[in-house]
Amino acid sequence: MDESTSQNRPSIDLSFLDGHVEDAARRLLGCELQFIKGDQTIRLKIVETEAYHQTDAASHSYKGQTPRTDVMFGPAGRLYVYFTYGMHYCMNVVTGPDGEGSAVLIRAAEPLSGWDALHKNRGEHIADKELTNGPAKLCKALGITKDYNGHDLRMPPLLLIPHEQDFAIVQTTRVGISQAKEIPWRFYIKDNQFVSKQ
DNA sequence: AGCGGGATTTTCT
DNA sequence: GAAAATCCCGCTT
Repeated sequence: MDESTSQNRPSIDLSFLDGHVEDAARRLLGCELQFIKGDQTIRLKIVETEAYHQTDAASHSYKGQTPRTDVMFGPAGRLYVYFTYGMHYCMNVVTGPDGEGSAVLIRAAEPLSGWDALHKNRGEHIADKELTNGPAKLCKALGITKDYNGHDLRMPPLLLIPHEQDFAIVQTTRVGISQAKEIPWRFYIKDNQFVSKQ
């Protein structure tokens, strides 16, 4: 069977997510998120990530598998969406082998197309640089809610496209946590204007 | 530019 | 009952 005719199975290779979560967090930088919304496609470049693992006290998966963290323990390449602070959604890419509780929080992205839809979801008065420079801002801009928890990122309407990396990466500590503050599992593209906190 | 507080609900102790 | 992988507004330098 020729590869060009095998259209009934996913064509995106996300096997780079199968290894350690720290590695996956690095390699997700520069990758593209595509959200196909009707006639308009939102395209974003991932510029800031954070790794979370079941051996890490800051991770939702640290206390074991629960209804909330179920997706984190599943196969890599799915979306883990959680609700926090009574009003915000945040999105993660699940990593590692099936059975391991690990995921990468997408903290910020750079819009490439679909500015109209992003402004409509976030508010017309929001400056371009503020549209997607934070995990909850990003979800609101895309319209991601709990409904997308468990979504396979190789399938429409939300796709994760691997990409070459031609930039410098900064590694530092994570934002907004009270446990395991010293673990340097936050990564971002150096000098990128859409990173939430330099 | 930087700080402090409030919003608001899920999840676990 | 408290904390939470956050954001926004208003106030002070």
